[in-house]
Amino acid sequence: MSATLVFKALADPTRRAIIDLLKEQDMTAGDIAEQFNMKKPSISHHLSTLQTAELVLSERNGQHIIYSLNTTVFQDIMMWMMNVSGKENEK
Amino acid sequence: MSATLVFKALADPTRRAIIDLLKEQDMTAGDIAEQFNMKKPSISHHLSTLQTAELVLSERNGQHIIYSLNTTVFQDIMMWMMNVSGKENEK
DNA sequence: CCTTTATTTAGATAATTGTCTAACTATCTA
DNA sequence: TAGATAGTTAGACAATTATCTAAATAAAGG
Repeated sequence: MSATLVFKALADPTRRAIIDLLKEQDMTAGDIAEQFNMKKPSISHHLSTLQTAELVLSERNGQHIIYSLNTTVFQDIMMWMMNVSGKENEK
Repeated sequence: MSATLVFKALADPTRRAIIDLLKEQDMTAGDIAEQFNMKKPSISHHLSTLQTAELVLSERNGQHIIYSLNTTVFQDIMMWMMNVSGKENEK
């Protein structure tokens, strides 16, 4: 897990909105794109960024590609966060 | 708290290293800069980014400016993370 | 096969970012 | 008040990023 890639991925509001959608249910690239006022290639690029950061997973189903959250990485980042705010409390 | 500013701030390895230092103890800008193979203005810029994201606080003490962590924002981000990995578990 | 639908890849462009050097501001002390 | 020390601000430049349009790939159905 690369913290830099993960935080870069999370630093964009559109990508966080995609994550918010995927929290509710797995979705196809097309269905995700429909939710945004942005061209499909741009959403595809955001999905690729999320995937490189290992925040989402994808699986092809016929013509569709279905995206889902990979919660493992969220947990890893939370650990890092907890370590930061934990150490501080030791002061 | 702006999630975009916070994640952008965390997306840089130097800034995360600064946070790691500040976990251990509050430090002056100069002492922080000494730890990196980078000119002072660059570190100053990174500190400014961290401060804009409200991840660190600063206080002048004579000639020195002392930086410290602001753990409140870390907690806020953790909440957001927990919400993501929590919802997923409801599937 | 040919067409349609779903999605990605390529290439262009404007905006943002990280780093540097040079110059500035603030504080202390002799 | 002049000089030294601590730190920031300004301006430049190369690298990265977010978006777009156009073209390419993949799968399904006639």
